[in-house]
Amino acid sequence: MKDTFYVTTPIYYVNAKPHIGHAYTTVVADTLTRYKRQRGIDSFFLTGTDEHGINVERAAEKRGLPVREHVDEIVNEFKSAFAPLGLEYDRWIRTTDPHHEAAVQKLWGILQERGHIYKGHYEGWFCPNCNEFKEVESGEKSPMCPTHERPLDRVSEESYFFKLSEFQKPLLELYDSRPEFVRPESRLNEVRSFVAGGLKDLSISRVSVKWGIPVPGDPNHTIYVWLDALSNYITAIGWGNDYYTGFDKYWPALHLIGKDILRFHAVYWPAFLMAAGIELPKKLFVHGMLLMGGRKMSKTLGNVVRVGELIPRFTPDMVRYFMLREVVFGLDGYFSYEALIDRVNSDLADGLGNLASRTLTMIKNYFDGRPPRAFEEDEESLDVRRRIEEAKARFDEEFDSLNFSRALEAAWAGIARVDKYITDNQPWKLAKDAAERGRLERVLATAYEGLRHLVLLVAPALPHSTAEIWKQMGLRGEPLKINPHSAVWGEQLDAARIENISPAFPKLNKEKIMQEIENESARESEAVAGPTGATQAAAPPLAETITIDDFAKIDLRVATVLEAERVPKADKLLRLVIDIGEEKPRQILAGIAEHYGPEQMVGRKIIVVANLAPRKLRGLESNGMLLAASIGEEGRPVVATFSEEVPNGARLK
RNA sequence: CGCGGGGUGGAGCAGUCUGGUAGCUCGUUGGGCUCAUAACCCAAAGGUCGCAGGUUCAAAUCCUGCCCCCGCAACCA
Repeated sequence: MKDTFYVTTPIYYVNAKPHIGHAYTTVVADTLTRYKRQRGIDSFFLTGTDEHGINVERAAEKRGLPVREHVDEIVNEFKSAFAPLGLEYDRWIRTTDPHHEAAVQKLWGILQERGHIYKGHYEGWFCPNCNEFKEVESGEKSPMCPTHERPLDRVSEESYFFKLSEFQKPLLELYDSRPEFVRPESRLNEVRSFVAGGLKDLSISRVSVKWGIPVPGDPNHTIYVWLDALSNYITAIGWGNDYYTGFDKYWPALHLIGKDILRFHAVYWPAFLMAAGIELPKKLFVHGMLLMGGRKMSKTLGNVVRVGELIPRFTPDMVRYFMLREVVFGLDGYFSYEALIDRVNSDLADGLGNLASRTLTMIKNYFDGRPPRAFEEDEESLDVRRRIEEAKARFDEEFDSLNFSRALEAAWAGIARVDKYITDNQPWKLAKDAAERGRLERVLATAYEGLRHLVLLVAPALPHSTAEIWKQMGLRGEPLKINPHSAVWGEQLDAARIENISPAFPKLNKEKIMQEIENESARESEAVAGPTGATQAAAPPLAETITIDDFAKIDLRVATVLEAERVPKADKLLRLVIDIGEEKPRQILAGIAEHYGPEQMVGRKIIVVANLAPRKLRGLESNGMLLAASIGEEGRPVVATFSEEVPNGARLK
């Protein structure tokens, strides 16, 4: 067992702008690193950006910028978004870094030498618009691109493959022999059942992608982005290159990852490493997602919260504390401004901040700012001391298992104990009686000492404000450089006079802030919405030009809905029986059930593609297609109809 | 029977593996205190632990069946 510590965050894909989800993992990694360092453990904290791939190439093209310039810009955005949170990573790896690229090629060479790579053909459904292979249901005969709603092409492309199938057994053995490898346990089970279900060889090169690392000896191919990206964890500390250092010292790593990238890290990555004969990571810890308003943050939903929105209003430590305390690490967490403000006010302002404030004020007033140190313990002060020691022990225990919320709970139990001690002993009364001087000294010395130990304890989570409180306490040095467990209760201190006391955590005005946020978002949505108030969705690109003959092939008819009902076990499907001017009514299916109830459809005039080949859906036959507009990225349907009377069966042209 | 997560005082959650007086935070009510950032301390009210059976001396916890909610998948001719 090495006595060093190495933690990584995922490297962030430069196609998205940084939001608090990105910041979340990085805050956790940062806090962990500070915690380990405070306890004297040589630690390394890696984060960075994943910059290759077709999507990046295309985004740059769209902006009319050279790819290099485009990614440089976004990397800077990430860095400056993280900077205010005080995230002190040791290295920011970029997959476009030449040392990384060379090392990945070296890794490829090793895999090839050891016989884990072969050349074959990758067959798949390809969308020429996306310029991308799409995952398609196996039974599907003529699949459509979900984004472009156009037929996909069956394309076969030359590709290198990694013999992943050979690693099914070793991987299952890994999960069995090292159940700690993936945490929490539910994630391990997920991975295990995935692998047990069988592994296919993995295509690890593309010819259609230019922006990537060339395959050694075959520059038409570029290396699959995940092989490229995952390797960052070792190349960034000098594996396969002489530029960086630390591999021998720090590897293996603790990888912090989100549940969305579990498979890559728990299956592909260990398989690559085993194949190359490199030691496996120490552990993968899978955390949940930060949800906004109960939903995953996404641009389409407009519920993305960016770090930049938080920082002017909240201090970095407030945001850090919220992320660590409110979210049970490993489960999904909910972000809301209200919860953030409540947390900050009750725990930081009223809790830690107020304890510091009341203790220091009394020392300033009753002892001329010189913290009393000579005290004889009585039963009560001894109990305080014991509780603080208990809090310290529990804090470490929980922290080592990455239960940050529980660790902080333990520290806050210590704060509550000191608060109670102060109230019970009423030092403000003792101060009025000269005969009680000794007792007063003991009470404030105990409170001060408790505060000192607690500040040391929570410093990794609250690096800025604990340093501030430390200074106000008249103490020298930095709390992060002092191991809480080597701090001795009642030891000699070189403390200066307490002079300037100011709240480390100003209390937040909830009503005011909520109002401001509301105003801001109202202004924003006004800016987005057009003059009519309707959202101006960019119209999708026009389809290929066709001739009138092409159009004539499509037989559009007017029809009336006679019956309508939901299709069981299908969220979107409505079964309609329609009168299309034929002898017998016909049955069609329409994917509109999320927005139209059956009762809304009965009796309605609709337009139908009448000569479409019948198709079975969910066991029912559909003999035509209802026409509807498709609104927005979600494709919300609006059924087409007439405003004048039209007989059933009339043809549209 | 597609996969998974969940249903515990007003809100948010822990406890469920390893049965044994139902716990935490916030909120509410009453009281104390006035050193402190209208803060802190004490007390109280409030729960048939989704429903119904079963096992057991004993079930939030174990077993069986059912209901409801949330993701994902499927469904969009």
